[in-house]
Amino acid sequence: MAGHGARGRSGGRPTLEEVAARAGVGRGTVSRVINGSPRVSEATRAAVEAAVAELGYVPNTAARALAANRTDAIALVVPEPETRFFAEPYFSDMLRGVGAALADTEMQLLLTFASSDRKRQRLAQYLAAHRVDGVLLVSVHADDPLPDMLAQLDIPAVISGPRSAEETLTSVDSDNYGGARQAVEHLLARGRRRIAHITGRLDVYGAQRRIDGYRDALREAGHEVDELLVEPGDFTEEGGRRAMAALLERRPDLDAVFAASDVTAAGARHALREAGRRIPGDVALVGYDDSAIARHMDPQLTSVRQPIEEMGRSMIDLLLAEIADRRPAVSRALERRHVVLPTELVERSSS
Amino acid sequence: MAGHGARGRSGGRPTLEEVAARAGVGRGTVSRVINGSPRVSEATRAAVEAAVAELGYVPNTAARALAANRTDAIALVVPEPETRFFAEPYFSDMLRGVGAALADTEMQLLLTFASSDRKRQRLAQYLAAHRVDGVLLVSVHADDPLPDMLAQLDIPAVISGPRSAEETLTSVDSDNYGGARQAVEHLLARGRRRIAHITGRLDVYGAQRRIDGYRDALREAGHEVDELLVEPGDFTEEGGRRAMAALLERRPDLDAVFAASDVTAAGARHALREAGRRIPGDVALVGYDDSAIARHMDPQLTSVRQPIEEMGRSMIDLLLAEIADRRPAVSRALERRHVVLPTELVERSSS
DNA sequence: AGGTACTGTGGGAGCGCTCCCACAAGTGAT
DNA sequence: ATCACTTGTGGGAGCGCTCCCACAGTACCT
Repeated sequence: MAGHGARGRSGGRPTLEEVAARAGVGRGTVSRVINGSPRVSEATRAAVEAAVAELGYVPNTAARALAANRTDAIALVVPEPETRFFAEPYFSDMLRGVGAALADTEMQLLLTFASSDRKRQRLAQYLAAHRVDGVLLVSVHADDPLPDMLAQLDIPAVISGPRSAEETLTSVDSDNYGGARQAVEHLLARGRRRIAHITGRLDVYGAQRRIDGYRDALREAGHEVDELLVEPGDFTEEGGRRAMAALLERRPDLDAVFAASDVTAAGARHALREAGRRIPGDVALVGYDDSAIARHMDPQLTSVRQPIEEMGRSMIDLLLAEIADRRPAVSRALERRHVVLPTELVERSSS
Repeated sequence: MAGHGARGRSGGRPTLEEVAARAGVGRGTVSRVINGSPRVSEATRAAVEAAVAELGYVPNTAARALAANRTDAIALVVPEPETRFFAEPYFSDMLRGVGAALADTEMQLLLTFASSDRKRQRLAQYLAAHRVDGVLLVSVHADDPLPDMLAQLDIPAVISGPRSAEETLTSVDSDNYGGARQAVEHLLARGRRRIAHITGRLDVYGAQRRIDGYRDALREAGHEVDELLVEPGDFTEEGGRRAMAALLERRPDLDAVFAASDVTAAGARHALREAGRRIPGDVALVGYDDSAIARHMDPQLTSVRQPIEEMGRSMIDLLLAEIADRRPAVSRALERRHVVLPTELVERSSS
């Protein structure tokens, strides 16, 4: 019956105004204290902080967002189907790094998938509505319009894998080229000579860089690159299986495989088993990502570790910096940054 | 030098007011159209919609949140360390279901970890700030204060695994009891008699229900329950390994193991291997979750499938319903709902 | 005719904050 | 004493929306 009055008059959460009254100061001063402005005397600050504590005041985010035109939220945009997002540990690790870096901040993380067209549509709306202060783009394909859209809307963004060598967005990446070289050099050092490569999706720049690393490592060791030993995959298990089967058909005498991802390697392993090849006896296998799969595989998989968690952290750092020092677009192009983090080969029993 | 005027005067995004002017109607009418109110004539609606399209109008979320006191966002709260969140496919699947259900909505998803005390603190702030309209709680332990906090703040919430049989929050769960029974009955049907159980964390209600199912299945089949065959685990691989070692020590003659999770089963597998037991020859193994691990294990793991994705969907449905029909707290206790979804045994070669 | 009800509409008030101008008070140079 | 800053502070205006009251118009009773 009661029915409670209209829109939570008093009795609801305390407002800035109430804190101000309690502390015996003006609204502006409380706002300054809340936002850590230096232009407040010690005594006043203490008084306000006491009032805040007593009242259990928490600023209203919506009001702040409206008045200040910022949201204190960033979005992690994944242009892949959710399925892949979770299937590949890459994303989880990334998310972990992002989460860790964000924990020191007031920023909230929005997780957004842009897989279907409808979702993309809605994403565009969110971005247009400036519902977030910045965007983290993960695993974007070369032809994706998303980055340009962000640029147009003038929303700070950081991309995890640059789309090309001329990436215009701030980017963070691991050393795909170097990682691939490490893998191939390792196989060469183990005495393997006919080393195949199952690539990642060819429209992913990182996959291209891994191919480059693979080729250069072979060449610099004085070997010719046999293009029949290179088979395109797509980072999936099924793709790895298919590619491996194709390779075995073409080059039955191959003695090693460098797969562009652990998941791909898992697929390759199946195909190798079916073909009766032993690992690493007949064929050595090296993956990429050093994910949980690598440790669970039988035999355990040698793999190239990317510091993905660190990449997540880096992305946040860069994004927050971009958000912090928004300035005329003109001068910004000059300070684009591209961070590349080193990889590491984790040797296990598959090679 | 330009400097652009003050706070994005005009030239920025169009506002409600501008749409109204363009359509030749009042602000209220535009608002009604935007929010799908039925009290608008067809002609007016069309005019407004045209204006919206022409101007590319997108409502300002912050303003709406401030005025209407809602956020159109919900939080998925995970009181586990991020590590576990990603290690266990349970969460990924859940998140997928949640994402899918949310895709039909205007709601945004916030992913929040409440692992450390500091994060909990911040989470409490968010909730207090009513930054979300509702909360999804995943895998909460029996003694967690979070649910009560939510109740106190009067924030709609749905919990994934009820904390006890008397759960007060709306909950969604899979049939842990039934799933465990399926597993044990399957092992019995396969002729196994000394069936061990590695439990989950004992402070998780679902783990208790699985133990109940295990016991009842044995009893109803006319077997006594040998408590030495029950060893507590904690859903982790390491826990599974330890538990398995303990079981082998106590009951070297056991011929089957029902593990409370696939990850646990993976640990058990290692311990069994080390002890020289063959799977399923010497010991049959059944897991729980039917995660990717189950398919990748060698031998492939028989496992109880929970419709986790569906659970995610259900949670969203229930939560949205709760958010939609907010009403005096008194009358609400009566309509709490507890959804339980069926499990399914997926037979593979480990049993 | 006058009442009563409903439909569609305009626009004031107000959500809780930030921004910024105004101004008091203090400090030092002239 | 005057001017010119600097420092700390109060409070008006306004962010873009929703809510709701007021009211014109129409329809259907008495």
